Amino acid sequence: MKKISESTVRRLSLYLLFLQEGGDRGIETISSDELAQRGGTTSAQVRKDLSFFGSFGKRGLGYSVPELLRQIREILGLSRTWRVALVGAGKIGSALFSYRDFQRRGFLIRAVFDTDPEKVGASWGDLRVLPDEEMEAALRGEEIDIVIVAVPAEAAQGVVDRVVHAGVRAILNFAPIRLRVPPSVSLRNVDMTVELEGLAYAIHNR
Amino acid sequence: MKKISESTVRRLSLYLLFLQEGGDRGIETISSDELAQRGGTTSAQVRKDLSFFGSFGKRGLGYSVPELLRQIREILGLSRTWRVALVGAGKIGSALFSYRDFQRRGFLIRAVFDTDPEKVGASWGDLRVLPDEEMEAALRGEEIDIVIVAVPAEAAQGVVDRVVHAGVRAILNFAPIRLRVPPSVSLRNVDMTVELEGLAYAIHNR
DNA sequence: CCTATTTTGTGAATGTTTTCACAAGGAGAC
DNA sequence: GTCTCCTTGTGAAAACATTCACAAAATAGG
Repeated sequence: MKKISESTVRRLSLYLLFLQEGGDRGIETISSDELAQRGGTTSAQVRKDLSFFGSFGKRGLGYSVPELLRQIREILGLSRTWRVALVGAGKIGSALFSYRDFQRRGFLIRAVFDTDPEKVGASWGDLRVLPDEEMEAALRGEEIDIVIVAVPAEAAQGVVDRVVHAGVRAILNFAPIRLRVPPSVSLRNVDMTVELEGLAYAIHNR
Repeated sequence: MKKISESTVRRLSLYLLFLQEGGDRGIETISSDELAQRGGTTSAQVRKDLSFFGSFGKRGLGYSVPELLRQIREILGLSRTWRVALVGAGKIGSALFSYRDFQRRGFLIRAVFDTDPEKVGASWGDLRVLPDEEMEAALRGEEIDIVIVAVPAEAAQGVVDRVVHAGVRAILNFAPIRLRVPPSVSLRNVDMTVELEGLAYAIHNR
């Protein structure tokens, strides 16, 4: 399969969002132009993005909402559920845990870890916060696909090394640090400080 | 001034992170290559990024850490502090409020708003959660530069319209929705679902 | 002072992503 | 069936971003 750019994948996620919304409101059909307007891009971009994976539209009509929903879900790998573990039961971890949209999209948090004895053992939903030492065993036992790292920056690389060693291939990192992972592991960073600084730059240079 | 790409600005933020770390450890000088390795990029990229703003290095030697720190802070507009307001006092809002790195980088949260009567009036640090209705007045009164939106998706566009109308020029959005803002307003999105879906795509297509 | 070594700054080359523009497919009216 | 609208799918062009490659500057060691 051809190499698909990260921007294209991001936009597919966005299209999915609008399609779901539209589907809920019973809209049957949508044009590349409508999708584009909602996503702040152009109709040509939408069509090009989709064209990497096939031709899902009907000329003169647009795209069938349920059909395109199904196709994009399939492309992104969302027709199955994904088993997620959360490392770090602090404020951010807790906010992520109760973030309903994860579940709605098929990302199920199956394990939570922390080092703090105060937190270990606490009930989170139908889970209990597990101690750090049980991480490797639980990652394998629960067949975790994706790990979310929500620990302080100093601890993040250590956690990631262990997680990678335990066979996990995808990591979402919230710690403000650039992690090293082998090329076989996918890593995404959510760095709120970088975003704020981008805004500061934008205001400052005007 | 020439148009600088978003990726360049993001990388500057990253360089800043490493420089701060290096500065704390008393390192005096750093080469583009060292900076590149830590940031997962190339030395040419580092030099090109910096060259948009001036020439800060010494040939044969590299960059002075304190000097480059000062320069990048100046470029990004971080030599002043920024006044931030938080709309939405839920789980995410609360996690962001206690996120120490914001303050450390000069982003000071000066106001928090919510619609929920249970939350309004609560003490958050040295602030009180203000009711929604006081938002416009407080944004102006506190001279807020940047607003962080941490409300449910359905409420986000309404909040943003009011915030923009009150004169705020920069918004960081955590709601999983694409907001419409006039071109004079800078908007960044942090969408955790998009990141997770990107990871799902990566695992799925391997 | 001269040579060897290091590392910057930057045009030019290459690679990637977005936009353009239009032929071709499909639906509906009559 | 033919004509008129629409809107897709896609090569080609344009815009944008990264990498290459090397002259120029600075230092260190004799």
